[in-house]
Amino acid sequence: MTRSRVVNAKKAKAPATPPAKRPRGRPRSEAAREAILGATLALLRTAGYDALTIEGVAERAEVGKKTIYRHWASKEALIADAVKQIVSEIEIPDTGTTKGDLLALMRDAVRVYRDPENATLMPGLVAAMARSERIAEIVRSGFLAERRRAITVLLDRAVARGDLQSTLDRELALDVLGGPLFYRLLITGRAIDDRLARGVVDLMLHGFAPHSN
Amino acid sequence: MTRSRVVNAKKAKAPATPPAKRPRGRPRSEAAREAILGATLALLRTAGYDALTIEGVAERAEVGKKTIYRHWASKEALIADAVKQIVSEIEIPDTGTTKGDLLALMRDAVRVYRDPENATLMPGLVAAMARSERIAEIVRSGFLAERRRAITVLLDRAVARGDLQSTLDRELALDVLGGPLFYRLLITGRAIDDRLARGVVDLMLHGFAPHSN
Amino acid sequence: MTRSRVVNAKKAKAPATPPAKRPRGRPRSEAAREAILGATLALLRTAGYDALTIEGVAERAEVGKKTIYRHWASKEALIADAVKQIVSEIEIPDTGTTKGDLLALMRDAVRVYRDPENATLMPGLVAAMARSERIAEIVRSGFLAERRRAITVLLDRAVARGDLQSTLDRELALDVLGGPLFYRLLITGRAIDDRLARGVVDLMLHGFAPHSN
Amino acid sequence: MTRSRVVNAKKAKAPATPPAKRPRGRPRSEAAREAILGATLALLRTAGYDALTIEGVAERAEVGKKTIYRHWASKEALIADAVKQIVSEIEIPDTGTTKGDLLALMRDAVRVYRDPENATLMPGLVAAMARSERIAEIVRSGFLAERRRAITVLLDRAVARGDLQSTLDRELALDVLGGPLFYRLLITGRAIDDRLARGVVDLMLHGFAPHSN
DNA sequence: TCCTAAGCGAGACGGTACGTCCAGTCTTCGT
DNA sequence: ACGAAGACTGGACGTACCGTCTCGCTTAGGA
Repeated sequence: MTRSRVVNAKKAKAPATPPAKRPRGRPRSEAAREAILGATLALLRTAGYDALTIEGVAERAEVGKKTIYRHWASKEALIADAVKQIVSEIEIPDTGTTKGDLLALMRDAVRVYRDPENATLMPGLVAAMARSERIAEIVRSGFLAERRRAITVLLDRAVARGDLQSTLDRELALDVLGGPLFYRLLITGRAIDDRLARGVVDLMLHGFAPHSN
Repeated sequence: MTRSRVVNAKKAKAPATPPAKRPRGRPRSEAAREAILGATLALLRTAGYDALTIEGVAERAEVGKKTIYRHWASKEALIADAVKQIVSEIEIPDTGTTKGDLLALMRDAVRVYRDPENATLMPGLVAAMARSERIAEIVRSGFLAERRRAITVLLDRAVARGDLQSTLDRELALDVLGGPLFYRLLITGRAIDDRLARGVVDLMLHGFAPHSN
Repeated sequence: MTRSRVVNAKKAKAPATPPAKRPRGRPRSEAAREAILGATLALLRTAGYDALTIEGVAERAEVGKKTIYRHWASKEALIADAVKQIVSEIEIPDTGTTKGDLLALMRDAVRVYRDPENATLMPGLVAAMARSERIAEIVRSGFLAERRRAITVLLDRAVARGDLQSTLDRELALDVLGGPLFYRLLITGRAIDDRLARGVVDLMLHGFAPHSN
Repeated sequence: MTRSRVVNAKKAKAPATPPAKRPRGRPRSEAAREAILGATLALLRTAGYDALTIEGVAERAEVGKKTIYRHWASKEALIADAVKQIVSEIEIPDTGTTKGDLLALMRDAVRVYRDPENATLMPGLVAAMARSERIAEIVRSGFLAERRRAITVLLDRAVARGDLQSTLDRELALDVLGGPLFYRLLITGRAIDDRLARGVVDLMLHGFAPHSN
């Protein structure tokens, strides 16, 4: 089954040091970095974007403010980086049919954005995007790029199968698959559910079906 | 031609309480109220949501801070009220054809959200929605309700004409018409143009065409 | 026995201007005036000079702020007027001996400034004098002038009796009788008691005794 | 000649706590402290007590308001500390005669309190004392304690010489030397001059002369 | 008897300062 | 040679009063 997993963006970076190794004279920079990102995410989720203060992060992470600013240039950069931590790594579905593939993809997205934890995070994230092109770019390349890539593969496959028009406007297709979901999430506040997933997929298949019907 | 007009939301001030409602003391200044709302909007448009400070509003409106807090309980409430001032009143297009009607509607929306003045305002507004359910509600009932109404009329007309399915999911149709536009505006940052309008309308007409086509 | 009494300074309200001075409109309310003065004194005594706000007076007196400013030009003027209300009217003692007279006078003063009610009032009053020459003048002519007069009479009598030098520096004698008391009250904070009264009187009698003693 | 000098009250910073008292983090800036005290004194002298605002001090000292509140708990505490800066360090006169000594001391006091700069400061200071026991205490221990010490020495010397009674009430003597001066400064507003100094000293010498005259 | 001017309680007005909170920077000490 | 702790400047926050300005309502004298 198709799965998006919330993964820790931590790179392999040091799987070592389980056997009681006290870093006497050496910095524990990576530990601080992770504590800060963790505290940032935790506060974003519990208190919301507005209540997120650098001082709060520093206190929760048991870290000096300067250490935060040593790693990130601004509050925005920190948030941007923290958000990267919850990138959805999208597995490209392969169910054998175009409809099955698209439905799997949409259902996965529905699942992600229904998760209360992400639902709490998203509005703040959008606020951050609204005020920082930098964060916007990070979200786009982090949150969305994977999804774009997956959709593109699916669309190519669908066109190859003759299920969709060869002249398909990829950009529009992306917006139609993603737009309604975010529209509900951010603007209308209506339910994000399976009915939405099915509706969008059906619309795609019918609306972008090859002309020579 | 279809037009959205910025209208003043000032209303008849509640005719609902006839029984003896005379507050004592000097009445609140409508002039101050308007100056504050005007300053708020001006600053929202020029400087953005983050740069909007109560002190800035007070200075620009030549008003004491206390007066602002006397009229509105919070910054959010002020912004919410200011936003009410720029409700779009949507005229329902009637071109004779379903495609013409939908295209007129979408093109109007494209025009509105391409307007640099609104483009500057919108991200801040979304940020405000993200952090205040109150503002979100106002935006939904103000900005969007008119649009919903217009779309509903058009869809009914299209179904009556036999251009769309009678079983059409209205909610989905609304999201498909609006979602891609906001998705580009808030998330992907891609161009909002006539191509988008045409693409969405064509998709609707093909994808929601009656089954026995 | 010698007595200082707190008297109401209310006077006959100037019968001096009979020639055609009748202001039009509603006359100013004497009740309001008295309520304001009463509230002012009460607040001065309980809360102190700093906690005395015009708004507080208005609330306590159940009066509009404008009414206060209609009667007095400033906060200082109000306080000045309120202070007039508690003028000490000093009775000149006549015990038959200079020592008895001076002692009676000093003991009366000691009694007055030990009274907790006056003790609460005085520091604020001094604060008011410190910042308003107007109030200072009122205090001087109200609180102190009576006392000066009494002392002058006693000194004259003492000189006539031959108990004090005929070349006595009256001004200095006044300061010596009053200074130590206020010095303790305002600066050193030490006890104002009978020992002080006796000490000062003895000092006077010995220090200002006729030279050919 | 006897001199009072304005000295910096900076002290050895409490040698009383030897057991390991090193606070973590950046230590408080002595430069900021001094800038704040300097600005406070300057404003006290030029603008007066009432015109002294924390914001004004912060601006003049080029310091954040928070820094002021970090160093002093209140406006009063700040003023109290600022006043300490102009402590008069009294040199004990030694002219060879009791009269010469006392006269030197009184003339020094007269000189200090005639100085227009101090005269401007004093009323505000008294106002501050009136409203804050804390300030009162600081003034007593700063402004006055030195003076008390000097007077005590002089009185002891005078008693030893047989110029004053051995049973002299020291407390009363202190009040008689200081009271008239402050009485004029704060209450009667009369001139503080050499005549006052001479009068008080003569009174002391005669009034407190040994009994067996 | 009505008219009209001024005073009344109430409270909003433009301002100034308050004392607090964070942002982002800088400084010290301990490990 | 870091890193925690925390002080630094700066600026907005929301509150308290200042002295002024309406409101709708007395309260009186003069028309």
